[in-house]
Amino acid sequence: MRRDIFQAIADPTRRTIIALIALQAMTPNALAEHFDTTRQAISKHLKILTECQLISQQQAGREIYYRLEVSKMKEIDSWLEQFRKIWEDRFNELDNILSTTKSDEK
Amino acid sequence: MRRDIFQAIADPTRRTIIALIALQAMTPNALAEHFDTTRQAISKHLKILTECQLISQQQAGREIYYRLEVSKMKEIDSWLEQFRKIWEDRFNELDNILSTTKSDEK
DNA sequence: TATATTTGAAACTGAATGGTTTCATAATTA
DNA sequence: TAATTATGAAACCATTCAGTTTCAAATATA
Repeated sequence: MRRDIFQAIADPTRRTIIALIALQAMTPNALAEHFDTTRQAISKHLKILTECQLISQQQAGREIYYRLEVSKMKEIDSWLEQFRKIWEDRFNELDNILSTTKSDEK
Repeated sequence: MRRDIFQAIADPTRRTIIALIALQAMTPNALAEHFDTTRQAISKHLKILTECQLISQQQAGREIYYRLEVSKMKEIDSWLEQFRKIWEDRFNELDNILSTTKSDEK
């Protein structure tokens, strides 16, 4: 049971759930209507998303509203940061990394 | 066999591979030295990364240099774009999404 | 209070995943 | 040419994963 954000967003259903509740908090039942799977399957996805803190819940009577933890989404953004440097700084000269690596001349 | 970028970066070994070749193109053997697994396991990861075009290869004699396809990495960035709007625009007023959703008044 | 509704948990299942060992191929090097 | 080196592919295995069906609990409604 790994269970980090990257594993969480690997599943397309979970990515859709994330996109849906990003717009507004939703209950499991309401979410399930957007999919072909059972409500229980959605419930399991919500559990996984909760475990890695990508979403949080708020009880309202017998309903539970799930909403996105935007701050956690930023962790993906942070991981991308290291590559953003590359695709910005080295964008033009990138194609010859291989040759410089191999010969190591300069 | 799904095989999209999100599934590709779900595995921690693959994320490390990506980080390594982001700095400089590398051969499977050179990469394998950074891990506790066999060279063949790394080879399989490289195959997956290649299939979703996150990396590309360039033959040099009997060696094969793998390098990161930075452009493909940007697709993750693009996906994050929709949430970036939220965490920038709605950052301060976000906490009451639930209540506005439920009553739908306003 | 009896019934509906909303939800999560448990047990099970088939498919996918990540790893290993073994083997084949192609390019160097002795 | 023979041996070594770099690599990918195939067969196999244990574990994880996403889904289902069934069940229990808690809240709301008649």
